[in-house]
Amino acid sequence: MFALADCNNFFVSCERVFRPDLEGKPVIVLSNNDGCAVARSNEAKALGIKMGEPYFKIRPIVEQHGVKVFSSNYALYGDMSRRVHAVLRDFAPAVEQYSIDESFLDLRGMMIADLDAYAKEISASCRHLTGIPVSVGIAPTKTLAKIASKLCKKFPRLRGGCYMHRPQDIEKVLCTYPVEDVWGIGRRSAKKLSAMGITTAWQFAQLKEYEVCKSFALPGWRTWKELHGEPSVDFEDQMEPRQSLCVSRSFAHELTDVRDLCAQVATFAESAVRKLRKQGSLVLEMAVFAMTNRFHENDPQAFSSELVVFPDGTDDHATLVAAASEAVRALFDKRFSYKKAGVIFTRMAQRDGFQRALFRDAEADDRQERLSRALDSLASEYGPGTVLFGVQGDGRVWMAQENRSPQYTTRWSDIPTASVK
DNA sequence: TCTGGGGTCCTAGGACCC
DNA sequence: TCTGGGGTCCTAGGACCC
Repeated sequence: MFALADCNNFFVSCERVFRPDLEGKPVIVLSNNDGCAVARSNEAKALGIKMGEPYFKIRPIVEQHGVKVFSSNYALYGDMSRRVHAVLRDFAPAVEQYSIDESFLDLRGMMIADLDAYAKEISASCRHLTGIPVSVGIAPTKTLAKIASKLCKKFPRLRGGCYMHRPQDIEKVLCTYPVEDVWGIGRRSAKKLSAMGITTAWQFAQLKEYEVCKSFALPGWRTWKELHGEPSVDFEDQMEPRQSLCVSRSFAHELTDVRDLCAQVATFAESAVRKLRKQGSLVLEMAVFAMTNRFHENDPQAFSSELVVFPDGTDDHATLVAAASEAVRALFDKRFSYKKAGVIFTRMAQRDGFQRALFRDAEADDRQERLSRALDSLASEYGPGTVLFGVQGDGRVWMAQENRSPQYTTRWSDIPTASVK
């Protein structure tokens, strides 16, 4: 059996832990730059606010019903996520953190007499120890566990825990479960299925195995088997190092000065290097991109990018910050106004065991490494942006964040921001 | 010009996830 | 006026190898 623990309306719940007065009231959390709604309390959902809806479109509802609005506070959400995960680790020998608000628990080999009670106990512990409400579904496969956890949200009398295993129960649930809500069935497949007259998970499960293979290939076949109770998605409890890494942001205002764009992108690169070094990797290839505002259809549009290669690999702050700002100078075109930019490390390798060039200047490398280590420790001790490269300007990223809550549980966030109205 | 039977690696694009 | 920011896996086709 597998369990899925899913935090309810996670970002909203994080805000409510420190604002208990907002319990029972409509609350939403916005994406970066206060762009669109990415988390909604049940009360906000009931008002018809949709996931991903732009803020300016829902503003009338917000004002009419006094919806409490928060800018996103990822430092807070990341920290609360760690706390929930720490609680979950006490309930199973192996836990896979699947996303910021979801974890799978591997219950195979555990002797638990009453799994339904166990699910409810996990949920109650998370609530008690972190303040976050969590829905826990237990089922024979990960895909079914996700469905079971959804039932907890729909039926409060389940008290946050649901064990779904008897075939007749699974059939009953799948018969009313929309196929597009099944984990692994995305928009495209749902559309294809709908054209075939298939709208429920149960109808999908009734397809012939060869038909599923033919029309939906390997991923579809796995989902089909999972719905039949046959585990087909691996349990991945040990974190592999990332294969790619991206730091990008939209800006509060469009940028037209190359120095401004350089400063922002240099700060993205600096943040990316800290992430890279934390996982012990080197970059072999970096893409730097900048783009115009795609919603301003009448303005001239551009998506420019520059690829920089490091055949010998690097994890050096100065090298990458300099390369990123040079790339910006190369791609910048004064005819355009840039709304969004970022750096992507598109090829990476583990530092340990990486074969470096034979004739490199080892002494210079060593000096650079000591500088990078000093920058790492300054950032972790005093916060990112304490010490900057000149090209970074004041080291702040220009974002609109009118309603960010305090950093209740951490000292700082990953990228310092300059709030712009 | 035609001719066999294997392989690997890389890339772009699609589909999916949160 | 105002529209987020990350990731992974799979597949097909091309280029190349013997």
